Amino acid sequence: MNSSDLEVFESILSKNGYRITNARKLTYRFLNSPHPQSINEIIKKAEGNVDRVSVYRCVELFEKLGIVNRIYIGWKYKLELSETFIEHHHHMSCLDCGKAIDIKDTKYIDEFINEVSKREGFTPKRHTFEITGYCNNCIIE
Amino acid sequence: MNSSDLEVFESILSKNGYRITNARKLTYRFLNSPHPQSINEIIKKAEGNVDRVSVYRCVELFEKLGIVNRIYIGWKYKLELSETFIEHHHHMSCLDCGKAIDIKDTKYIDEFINEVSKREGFTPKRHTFEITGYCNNCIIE
DNA sequence: ATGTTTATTGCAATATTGTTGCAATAAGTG
DNA sequence: CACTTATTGCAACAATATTGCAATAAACAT
Repeated sequence: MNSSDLEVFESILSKNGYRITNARKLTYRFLNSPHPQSINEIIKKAEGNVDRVSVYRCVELFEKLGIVNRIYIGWKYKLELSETFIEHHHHMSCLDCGKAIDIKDTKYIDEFINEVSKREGFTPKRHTFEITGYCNNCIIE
Repeated sequence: MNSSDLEVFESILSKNGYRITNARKLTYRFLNSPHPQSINEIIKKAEGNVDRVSVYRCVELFEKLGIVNRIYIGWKYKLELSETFIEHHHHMSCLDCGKAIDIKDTKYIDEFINEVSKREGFTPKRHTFEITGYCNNCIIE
């Protein structure tokens, strides 16, 4: 019997000594989307149920616990559940329509990170890799 | 006879129909550093000579013209002159001391971008690739 | 050099985004 | 069920970014 993602989420909180609260459960739920979410999208969904400040605090905690990743698309960051919940991947984002195409083939990137880190005695923790440009619908020949 | 970087900078402005102004020249000068600069570092250097708002407007224009790139280190962005002025590279940034190690070997990344873009019919314009972690001085065994 | 045109600047005001302190509340524990 | 204390929501604040507009100065023609 597989434990659901929600159970995994709650167990991460518990194991680290944090309480399972309504604000945290809702913030997790609003983050749980096929597309990366901006903090304001989360705040909007939370309106009336979770305060702005609490959303910020939840997201901060989730980052610390490795539950969400911050990804930069263009100028702004968006939030996405981490590899614990969804397959590790990157994005190609269209500067025109905003569509984000997932890049699931991350082998090369991961190998390159290991190689270059070893060379410099660096211990990698996180990485960002985002391509921006134009998707096949939006490109002007 | 090689034209200097400043001349290249000014010709980019001219060619695109923008005027060569004091605010733009100074903002360019303050950006011209071996390390990525935060917008507030630029604004601080500009104090008394270029208004905050103008710095924002110059940076916005420079991004549009491909003169500067925005790179994300941890949570905040910094600004760095583009490949037109300095060699294309990426960074490994230490989460503890903030040191940024340049990654000049970008062949793999560039090839990967071309390959995956072709596969999806995507036309890449920009990309970000940043590793964060701990440098050899700051890592705790 | 000088005048003309109009992009650009600086200022003030405003909007957006993120943070802090603290009393009230509710999650976890026995 | 009661106790302890992490967590929340509110209000205030701080930091970051944007807009409108009159004053200024860059580019161009004369």
